Amino acid sequence: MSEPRKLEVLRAIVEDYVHSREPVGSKALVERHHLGVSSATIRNDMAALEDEGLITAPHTSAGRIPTDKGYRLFVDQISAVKPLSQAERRAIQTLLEGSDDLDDVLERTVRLLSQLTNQVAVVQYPHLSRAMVRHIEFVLLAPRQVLIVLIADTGKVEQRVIDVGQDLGDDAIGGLRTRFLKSLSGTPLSLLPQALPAVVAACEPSRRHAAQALARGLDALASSTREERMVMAGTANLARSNVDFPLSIGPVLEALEEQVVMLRLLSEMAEDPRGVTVSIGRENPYDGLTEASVVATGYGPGSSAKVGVLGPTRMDYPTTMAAVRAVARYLSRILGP
Amino acid sequence: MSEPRKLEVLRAIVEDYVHSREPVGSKALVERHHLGVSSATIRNDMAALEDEGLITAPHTSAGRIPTDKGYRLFVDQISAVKPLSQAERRAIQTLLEGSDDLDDVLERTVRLLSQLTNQVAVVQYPHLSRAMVRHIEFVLLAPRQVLIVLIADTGKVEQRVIDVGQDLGDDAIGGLRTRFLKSLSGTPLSLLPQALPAVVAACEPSRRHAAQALARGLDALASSTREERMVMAGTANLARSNVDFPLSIGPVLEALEEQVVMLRLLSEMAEDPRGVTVSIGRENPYDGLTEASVVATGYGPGSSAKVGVLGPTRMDYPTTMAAVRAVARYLSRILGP
DNA sequence: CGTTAGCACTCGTCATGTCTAAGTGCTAAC
DNA sequence: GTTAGCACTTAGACATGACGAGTGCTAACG
Repeated sequence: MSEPRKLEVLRAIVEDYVHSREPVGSKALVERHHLGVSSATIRNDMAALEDEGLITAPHTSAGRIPTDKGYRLFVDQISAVKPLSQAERRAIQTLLEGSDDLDDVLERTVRLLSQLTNQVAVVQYPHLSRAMVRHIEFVLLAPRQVLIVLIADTGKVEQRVIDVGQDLGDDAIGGLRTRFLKSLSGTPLSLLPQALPAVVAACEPSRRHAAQALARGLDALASSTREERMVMAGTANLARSNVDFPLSIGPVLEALEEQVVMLRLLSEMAEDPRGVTVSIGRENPYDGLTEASVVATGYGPGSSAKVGVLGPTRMDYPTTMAAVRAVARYLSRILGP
Repeated sequence: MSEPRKLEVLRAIVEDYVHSREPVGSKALVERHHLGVSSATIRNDMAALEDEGLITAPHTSAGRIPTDKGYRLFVDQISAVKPLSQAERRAIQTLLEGSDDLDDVLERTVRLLSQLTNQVAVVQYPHLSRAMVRHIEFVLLAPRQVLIVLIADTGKVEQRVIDVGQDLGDDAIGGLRTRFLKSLSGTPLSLLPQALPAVVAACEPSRRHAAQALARGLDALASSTREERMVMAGTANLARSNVDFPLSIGPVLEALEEQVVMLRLLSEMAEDPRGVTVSIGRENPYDGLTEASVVATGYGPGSSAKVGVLGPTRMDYPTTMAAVRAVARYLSRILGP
């Protein structure tokens, strides 16, 4: 019994099953793939694969389907990343060019990726850790209420309303604004927590309290951008692959709606040297996603932000991986160095 | 055959069917509701209701279920708006208080409403037509690229990056900013288009071109907030009521993802004097929603923005209507006068 | 020793048939 | 206008059996 052939059999099973959605038997295998042996031999191989936990039979006399572990082996060792078709490459290029607003780019990206893969696409907003303070604005909404706007040089804007705890006039808020802006302009967001106390200390004592509140607000803003947000598209594709989620797509939708879950999932996915990381079925930490797989990769500076696709474990991994990788590359290019 | 009793029968059918998901027959009706007549009489009434197109039988010997028209009559004439339970009122109050950031409020609102009704909740961002310019900021990202930030007094912030077509320095952009701000601060967003040309005209000729571009950008920002956006929650509830969408929830998810569709739908729903508008099944203009109903109402100043719930036609209208109405009221109160 | 052919055995699926409960529509009587 | 009674329709549940796909095992083969 040869090892290489066993792997070949596994590959064939995964491919056929992904294609047909039906358990695949030994006879069908030898017909569709020209392995030079008989079905009986394949049966022996399959029995071995089953012993190793790579495939399983839904019931006594049905074909075999891959287990999570089988998919894992397939992804890690067997599959070759498919190159995208020319049409797909062009689609990516045309769709993502001609727009420089970050929101807009990400929006288009998810739509494109979900169409390309026929699955749910997710894009995490880029980390701002490398971003720097471009501008800070304080706007008085009421005597004690201030709207803080933090603008990063990446074009990202965050705002929040806070209560400063003491009445302020336009002059006071203007003074504070100038002071904060002078000291912090150009500061990397990641260094904001260290830089803020000095600014507060330099303020006139009478405004110290407000300054403190503003500093807290800015800190929260900077870190809230670290908490990250995401955009999503293609949830309707879940419904079509209804069959693929034996239980129901409910839990999956819940996970997607609980953005926190998805964000944690994405950031926990370690970077793979081959460029695309895959998390399969029960490998997912979240209970609702035990029948789902996530294919993701980093993009942009430092590849810190993630872009990915979520679908049923029974998914066309090579194609999906290719699409994700390609989209991430274009995205990185567009978002600049 | 008495008219009032016929209506009573329709009411009973709707209520039972909503409750049980099963076609309801004449015998079950007389048992569960104490109409003082026999099942044979009810049968006559039901035949009449069927002739009028208010109910229908899925097959020869099954009970009846309401048609869209039947639900319509039920909603319009029969149902009484249920008061919310004390617990629900408290939930609304506690959940929506203690937050003044618009995004945050709306986010909480949809979650609450989706939990309250066990369906998909949708909230449209308030129109800014009545909002005024609180602040304008221009930030130079590159010599020709400017980030425009428009802050309204409602706390809403919109931003966009534009190309000004000529190189500008920090001084120039600062001067422009001051000029725009001076002239436009306090201007209602709706009047922005009229106010902008004057500002541009007042600029030094050398910066006229950039000013033009900035004005266009501001105009676009103000109107892009008019185009509206929406927040949504509870899509997972669709999966649970899977049974209620015979076809699939796919088209529904698509409609929800195509926010344009939902926004048009919401804004087309005329204001109902009773405070809540309902659009039932095939009444919906969008093909994917022929098996869905939308319950919506306006909120905020002028009741121009909409908040609503989407679910299967077979829905508990009285309760849903009550929840939507209550949430809209609290929302209006929180967002101020 | 790996490969193969053959065969008994296991199950899921499908078609078929039967039975039952639910429910209707109609008619005749009240 | 209401009711009782009855014949009729039908979906759904259940049992039955034939069929086919597929396996595992054993014995033979190179």
